[in-house]
Amino acid sequence: MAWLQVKDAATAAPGTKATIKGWVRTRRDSKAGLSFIALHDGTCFDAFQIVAPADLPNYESEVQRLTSGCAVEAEGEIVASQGKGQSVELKATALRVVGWVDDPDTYPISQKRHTFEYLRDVAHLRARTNTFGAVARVRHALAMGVHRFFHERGFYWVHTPIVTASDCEGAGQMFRVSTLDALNPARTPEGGVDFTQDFFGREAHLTVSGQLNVETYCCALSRVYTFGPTFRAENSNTSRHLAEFWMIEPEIAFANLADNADLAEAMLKHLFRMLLEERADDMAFFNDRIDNTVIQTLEHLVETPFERMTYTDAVALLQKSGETFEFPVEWGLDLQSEHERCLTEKLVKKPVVLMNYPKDIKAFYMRMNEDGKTVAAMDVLAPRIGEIIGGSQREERLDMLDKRIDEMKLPKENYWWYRDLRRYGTVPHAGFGLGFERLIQFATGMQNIRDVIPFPRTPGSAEF
RNA sequence: UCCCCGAUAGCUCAAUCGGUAGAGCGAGCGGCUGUUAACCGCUAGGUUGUAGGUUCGAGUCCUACUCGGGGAGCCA
Repeated sequence: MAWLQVKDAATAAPGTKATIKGWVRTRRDSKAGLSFIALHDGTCFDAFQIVAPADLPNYESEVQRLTSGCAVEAEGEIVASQGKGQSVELKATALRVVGWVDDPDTYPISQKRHTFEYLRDVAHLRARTNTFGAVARVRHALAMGVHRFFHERGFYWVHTPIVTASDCEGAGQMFRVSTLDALNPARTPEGGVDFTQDFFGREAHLTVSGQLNVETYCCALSRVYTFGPTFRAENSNTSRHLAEFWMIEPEIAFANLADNADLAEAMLKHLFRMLLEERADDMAFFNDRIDNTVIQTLEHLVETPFERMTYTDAVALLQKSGETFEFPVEWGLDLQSEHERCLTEKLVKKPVVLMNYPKDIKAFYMRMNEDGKTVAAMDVLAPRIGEIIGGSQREERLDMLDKRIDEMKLPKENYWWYRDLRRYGTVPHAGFGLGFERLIQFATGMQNIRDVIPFPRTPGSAEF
């Protein structure tokens, strides 16, 4: 007998003989001589109704003892449903219990609503809930969408290293990777830790960005991207930060900042259009139970051109908005969360691409503009979650790059291979970084980033 | 890391002026019903986050710590 997944069973023709396998969500008994079992197998949002008649040989001994979480295989025939809520159901001729819940009273995912905070403590079982099943499917759909988008446009996926020996971006705290004895490490004559004795012969860390590495492949394969785990040892305790997260970083050669912004906009539109189509079931749930504006927001984003604005214009717009802010708005200062939210949620009411920031608040590798005051940086700001994309055109002129490295007092020798790119066939290029979990947050309306990754790693928390 | 708030039954919460612990859901048992957030009845379930302190007496007041939430910083 054919094994039908729930997503296919839901549209199967009455009369089809099938086996359905999954986990029990609920069981309801009827004295009319049957039990209704809602079975889910993760292949779609809805569970599938199994009707188990009382004449099954194990009806009293097993069927009536089924509880949430039990794994079962039901064999029978797809029939038109007599009840409301589903068009077809499986009338079981046999039902086998594959795995019992040994003590229903202790099963953490009981048949009631749970808070997300509670479910984080049972992350090994939370994927069985409506919400986390939906998040997992959306996460997958977006990941596949990213690869499809780039593949169709001739980009190559480059696997940049997880372990790195250079603190290239200077982007915050890094996790050290070491095999030295932490209690009694090898020492230099001066008493410091002797990293030449360490595994890599030097101090090594987990990557905070694949950008500098991927630039090398960009300057050979023209269009590339990274998509992998990224690590920040920042002591960030917010609903938007993880110590381990996934980042997407495209890099395009023979391209400037405008090309970069076009790419970012095209990518986001592609992803959300695809998501609304492919995961309509899960998106309907998010819109219904999590945030009743998500679908409208995504549709609007897909249809509307992003606003483009220079940093200078944004500062002016905020200053004359009449809004009162806790932090000052002044040219040369970085925009605060409240300013970004005001721009996207009140003044413009859609994603905004801010471009050309003052050089002093941006990284060394960003290309200096003609004015000598700003660099070709861009941030894509989204309503509610703020910065979703950060990127720039890279400084391709060696003399300008060196000047910036010196100004920021960075150790030039560490960037020898990055500088080589500017010596051997340099070319204008640009790229950006997209936080994958923030993308999922935006797409689903989920408030806390810890609920859009299977096993979140945050300060003081690495269970599971 | 900083500011604010919170922690009581398996889960979500209540408990008046400091006076000795309560509900809903879940679970177990029974009833009813082509049910679908099912419904009705009964039962079990507690070292009130941890460690101190004040008091005749602390879930309640004080201190420290741990964990969680909201906001901020850092950023994606």
